[in-house]
Amino acid sequence: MARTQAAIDKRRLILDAAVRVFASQGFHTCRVSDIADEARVAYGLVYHYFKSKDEILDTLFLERWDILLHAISEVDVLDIPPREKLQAIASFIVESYRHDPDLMKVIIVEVTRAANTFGRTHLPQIRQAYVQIAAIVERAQRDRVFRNDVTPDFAALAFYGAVEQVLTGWIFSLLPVGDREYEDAKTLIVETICGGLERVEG
Amino acid sequence: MARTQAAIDKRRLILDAAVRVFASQGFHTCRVSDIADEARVAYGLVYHYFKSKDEILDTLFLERWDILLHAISEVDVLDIPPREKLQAIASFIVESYRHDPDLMKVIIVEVTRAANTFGRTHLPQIRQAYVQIAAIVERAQRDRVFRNDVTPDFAALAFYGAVEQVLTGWIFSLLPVGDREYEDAKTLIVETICGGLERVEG
DNA sequence: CTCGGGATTGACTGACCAGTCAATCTGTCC
DNA sequence: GGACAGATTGACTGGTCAGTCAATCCCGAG
Repeated sequence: MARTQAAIDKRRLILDAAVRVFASQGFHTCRVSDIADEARVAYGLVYHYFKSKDEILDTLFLERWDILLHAISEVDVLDIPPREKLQAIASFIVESYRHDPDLMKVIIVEVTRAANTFGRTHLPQIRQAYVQIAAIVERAQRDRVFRNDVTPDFAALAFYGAVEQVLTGWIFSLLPVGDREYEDAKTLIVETICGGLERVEG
Repeated sequence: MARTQAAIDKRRLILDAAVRVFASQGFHTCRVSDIADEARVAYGLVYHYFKSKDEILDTLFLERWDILLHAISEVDVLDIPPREKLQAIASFIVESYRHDPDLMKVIIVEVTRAANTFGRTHLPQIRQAYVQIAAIVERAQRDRVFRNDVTPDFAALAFYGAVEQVLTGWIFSLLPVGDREYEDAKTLIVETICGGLERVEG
């Protein structure tokens, strides 16, 4: 068991090193030897734990996306207003970024937004998130809390698109970063999408 | 002059072929010889007109993005309500996609959303679009038409993010495509961002 | 007609790097 | 203590392609 544990740790070591390398150099630009070096491990060991370079990124993405999908599911069954559900989802994603910006950068830049390469491979997983968000919107429409002239699919895309664009803004320094900004963002994203930018008279 | 004209045409021929190849295979996946074949031109001729493979994509992006920036500028000086300005911008982008989906796919997938590779190179250009949209929002806030608790930068990102996500939805068949859908999208994006998803009582 | 220069050709090269593999090490179990 | 299995090593290979270049073509000017 101690042996197996050591193996799991090495595997994790490589995954963590890969996150750092992918985040700083990009998946396509880096070499597998960069990952091995970063993990302080021999080149060949990477191939002992992973079938290919791709499999490393796949693993990182699937691990994390699974957690996201579970989080959305849990939010969905809570008995709170739809706006608060969306707020909880936005908060979860923002917290994920605060907790591990490199990992979120890799997932967004190399998978979610890389629709032509890894994004295509994982389209079903990514779509699943949209579907779950759309379900929340649909329920809100049935309960007459949300207007029903915007289709749920469309609303889900707009909501997720706004969240992802804000993270991208942080990742590439288009937007100021900091604890205050993270907290504000959680509210502002939902305010924008649910409440709208226009002032309401009265 | 006839000679020069022919050269311009060949250059255009190669650019157009590149759009088709990039759109169907992706920039990184395709070979320069694929572009030459698609253009029915010898391999070496591509390097007669372009310094590198990168320069082809750069040219395609800059050509088109320049048109977008000009379009936003023109909308900005019109004397119409802010919602209509945003609507005009959304319409312009949607029309660009309707007119040449392959080109817009390439620009979005390979540049705008490829923040780690070409997106980084063209960050200033991309940012310029956000800045111009943010200026529209800022003016709307000063005129007390938009609420002022959402920063203009943030609003611009959310708006652009929603538009881009919808295009991405079309590109990867996450959203139904068609003339009707394009027309609806122009309104719905703006409705969502300006009006908000929530029903307004009264 | 012929000469000059841009247009066009495609074979070739040099670099790069993912993935392989045979050798070596190390902890564990009997 | 020895022998087995998994862990670890890093040199090497095979394939891929971006970019080069010397040769050829062809048009227009004089």
